[in-house]
Amino acid sequence: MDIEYNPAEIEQRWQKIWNQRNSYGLKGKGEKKYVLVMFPYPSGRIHMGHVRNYSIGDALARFYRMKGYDVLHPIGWDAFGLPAENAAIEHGVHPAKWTQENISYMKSQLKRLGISYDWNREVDTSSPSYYRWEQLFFIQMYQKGLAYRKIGFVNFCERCQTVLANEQVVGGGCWRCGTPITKKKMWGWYLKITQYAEELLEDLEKLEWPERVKKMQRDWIGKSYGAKINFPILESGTYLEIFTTRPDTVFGVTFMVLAPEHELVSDITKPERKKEVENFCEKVMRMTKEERGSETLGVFTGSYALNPFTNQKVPIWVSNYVLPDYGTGAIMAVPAHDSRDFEFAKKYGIPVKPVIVPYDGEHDFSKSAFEEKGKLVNSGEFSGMDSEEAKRKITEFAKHKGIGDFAVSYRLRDWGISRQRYWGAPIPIIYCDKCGIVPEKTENLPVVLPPEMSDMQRWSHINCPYCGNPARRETDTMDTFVESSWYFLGYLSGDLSGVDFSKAPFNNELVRRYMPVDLYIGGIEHAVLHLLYSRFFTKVLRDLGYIDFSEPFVRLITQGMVIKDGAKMSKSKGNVVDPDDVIRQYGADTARCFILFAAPVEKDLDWSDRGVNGIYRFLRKVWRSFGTAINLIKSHQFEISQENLFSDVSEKVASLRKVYSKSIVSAYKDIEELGFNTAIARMMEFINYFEDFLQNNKVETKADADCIASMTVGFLKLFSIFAPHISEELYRMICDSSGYKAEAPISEQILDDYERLEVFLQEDIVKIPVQINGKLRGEVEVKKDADEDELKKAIMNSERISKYIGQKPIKKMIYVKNRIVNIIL
RNA sequence: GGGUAGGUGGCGGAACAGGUAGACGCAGAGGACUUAAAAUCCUCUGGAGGGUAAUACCUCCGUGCGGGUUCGAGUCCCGCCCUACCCA
Repeated sequence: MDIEYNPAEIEQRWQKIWNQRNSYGLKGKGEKKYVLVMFPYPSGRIHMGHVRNYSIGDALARFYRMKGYDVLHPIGWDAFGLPAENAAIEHGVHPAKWTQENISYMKSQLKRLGISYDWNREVDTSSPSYYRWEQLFFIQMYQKGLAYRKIGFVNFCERCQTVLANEQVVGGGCWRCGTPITKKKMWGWYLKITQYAEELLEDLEKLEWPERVKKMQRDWIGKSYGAKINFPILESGTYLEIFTTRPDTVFGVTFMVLAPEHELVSDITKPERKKEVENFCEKVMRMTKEERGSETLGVFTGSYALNPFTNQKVPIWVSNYVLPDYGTGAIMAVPAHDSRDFEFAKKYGIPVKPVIVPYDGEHDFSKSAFEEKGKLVNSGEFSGMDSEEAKRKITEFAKHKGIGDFAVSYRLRDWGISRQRYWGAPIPIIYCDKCGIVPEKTENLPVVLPPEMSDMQRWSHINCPYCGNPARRETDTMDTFVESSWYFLGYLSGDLSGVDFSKAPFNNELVRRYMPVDLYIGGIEHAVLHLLYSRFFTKVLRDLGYIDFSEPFVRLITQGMVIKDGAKMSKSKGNVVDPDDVIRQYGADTARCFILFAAPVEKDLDWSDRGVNGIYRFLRKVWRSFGTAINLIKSHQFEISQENLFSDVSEKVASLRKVYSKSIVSAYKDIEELGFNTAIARMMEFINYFEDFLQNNKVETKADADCIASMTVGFLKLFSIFAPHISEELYRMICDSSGYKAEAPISEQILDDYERLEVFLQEDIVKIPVQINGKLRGEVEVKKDADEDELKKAIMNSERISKYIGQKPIKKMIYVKNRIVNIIL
C-alpha cells in the first residue's frame, strides 16, 4: 500500500458516510453525556476561536461516545443581533437573508471540520418557531411579576442606538462596539433576576466551574452585609434611606450624598440652588461611565439631614461618585473612615470627624481616611467598643428605635431586556387605551416580526385582542441573551430523531434524560453575561413548572484565546488565520490536532504556521507507517481483536507492545483529564518508535501480525478522537487487507480497554537514580522492589558512583522504593 | 488599590502526590538520499568550563528575584518583582 495521504479526498468521503449512517444521532438508551459548546453568532465565517472551541468539544464528545455513552452533541445559531441590521443598512440586504446566508456558509465550514454534531438537532433562534416559546416564557414571567416595565436611567449606546444591560457595559463602553455609554431616561422591560440573587450566589457552590468564573459571578452579584438607616430631612417631613456596610462609623457622618439620579434630588433642592443642581445632574448623566469615575464633583442641595444618632445637622450634597444602582443610591458620608468621602470632604471643605481609632498606634486624619477596623471614640454610649461589635449594636439600636435595620445589599440589578432594534424577538406586549398594558394572547403567538424594518410603525398598529379597539404593539425586541438563555433546552425539543418546535419548547422526556449539560465548553468572556442569565432562566423555568433542576451546566470548561504574534486575532491587527485556508492546505484533521496539541485547553494558544506544518508531518508519518505496517502483515491473514495483544509474541514485538502500552495508556489517562496536548505527544512517541520498528524488522508469525494489527487499531480508535478522518481511512485499509470485515466505522465503535495494557508496564528491573548528598551521581539497576542492602551492593559495585563515597561512612540513606535513593555522607 | 491565573531552553510547552528538570513539537546546526529541489531519514541542540587526535567523558551553574523548610524544592512556606485577565 503506498497511496499518498490526501486529506481533501478522505475527509469529504468520511463526512458523507457519517452523515448517511447518522453516526452521531441520539441512541436514547444507556448512560448519557451532554457535551455542549457555546453556539455561534452567524457573523459570516468561522474563526479560529470557534475551531478551538469545537475541536475541544468534539474530542470530548467522541471520547465519551466511544466509551459507550449516549452523547448529545448539538449545534445551532444565536441568530438575532445587531450586525445583521448593520449589514442591512450598509448593503441593503435584509437581516434575515444576511443571517441565513451566513448560517449556510458557516454550516458548510463546520461540516468540513468533521465535528460529530447531530445535525438533526440544529436550532436557529431567529426562527419564529423558536422565539414563539420565548414569548410565551416572557408572558408567563410577566404574569408572575418576574417581567415588568419601568422608567429609569439606562445605559445607552449612541452608536448601536440601543439600551444595554449593566452586564453589557464593559469598561464603561458598549460590549459590542466599545462606544462609551451614556445615561438615558427611558421606559423599558426588565426581568427580575434580583429575586434570584441569593440562589444564584448559593448555587455556585454546587458547580464544577473554574474558580475564577465563580468568583466573577460572586462579585457581580456583590452581596454585602450592613444596615439601612433613615436620616430625617429637615423641613421636609420625609427621610433619606441609606445603606452602609459601616454602621459603626455613623457618629462620624458629616454630610450626605445623593446620586444625581436619586428621586429625591429635585424635591429637596432649595429653590436658590435649583439651577446649579439641575445643571450638575444633567452634566453628570451625560457623562460616560469612565468620565463619571474619573473626577469627584459635587453640589450642595441647600437641604440638611439630621443624624439620628448625634442629632447633628448635616448638609445633603449631590455627587457623581455615588452610584444610583448600588444600595439606595444615597450614602451617609464619613470622611474620616472612607477614602472617597475623605477626598470629597477635603475638596469642599467639609469637616472630618474621627470616630474610630486603631487598636494600637495613631492615625493622621488630616492626611487620609482610616478604613480599617478599630475602637470607637466620640460615639456616645458606643465609645470604647470594637468595630465589629459596634456594627451590630448600632444597627440593633436603630432597629429598636424604628429608624433602621440590618440589611443585605446586592450589586446585581434587574436585567433590562428592551432593545430598540428590529432584528430580535418581539416583546409580546400590547398597549391598549382600554385594557392597559396587556400581553398578547398565547394562542396568537408567535408575534412575528414585520417583514421589513421600515414597517415597524405600521406593524405596531393593531386591534387589541381583548377588546378589539385600536391598540399598539411594543416595538422593542428582546436582548439576544434571552435566546441564548435556554437554547440548550431547545436542542431537546422534538424527539430522538430531531428537533421540532411545533408543539413545545422542549420535550420533557428528553430534558429529563439529557439535562443538565455535563460539559459546557466556551470562552471566558461569557463568565458573567450568558452564564449568569442562563442560570437565572433555568431557575425561572423551574419555578414556572417546566423543569425540575436548578442549574443548567454542571461542569464548565473555559478555553483560552487563540492568539498570533502576541495578540488576539483581529482584522485590525491583520493577524487573522482563516480556518478555510488551513483546511484547504492541510485538512481538518491537521487543523484540529494542531489546535489541541499547541497548548493546554485553558491557556491561550499561540498560532504557529510552522507548528501546523509539524502536525501535518506527524499525520503523514502515521499514514506512512501504517501503510508499511499493512504491507508487513497482510500476508499473514491477521485478525483484529484486543485479545491478540495479550498472546505470546516475539521479543521485538513485545518491546514494541511495551512502548505502545506505555504511550497509549498515558494518552488515554491524559484525555480523561483534558490533557489533549500531552495525549497527542504520547501518541507521537509511539509513532516514532513504531516507524523505527517497521524499518528494522520483519513480521514472521501470525501472532506477531495479529498483535501489530490490533495495536494499530487500538491506536486508531484513540486517535480518532482528535483526527477522525485519517483514523477511519486507515482503519478501513487495515480491515480491507485482511479477512476481517469492519462492522462499523471506527467512530461508532467502543474504545479498547486500554487499562488492561498496564500489565506490560510491570518492570522486573528498575533503574534507580543515585544521589550523593543530594546531587545526582548516576543510576544503578536493581530488581524491582529491591531492599536497601541489595541497592547498597549495586551502588558499591558501580565504580562511577562509589568513587564519590570512597572511604567515608554513610550517615544516612533515604531510599524511596523503585524511585530514587539519596546517600548522605 | 483588590482579586485570580501565571513567570521553566531561541519558541510553544512537559514534569503523577516534594524524588533523574526540559517529554512532545517548532526553529537551528551537521549529515544521508537526489543531477537538483521538494519530501523523507539520521545525529546534535539549556548555559559555562574542562577533557580527548576525535568520540567518550568530567565539573559547575540553571525553572522571575531574595530567604526558609527538607536527605532532596520547578513543585511547600515567607517577602519582593513582573505579565495577563477580572473588579474598582
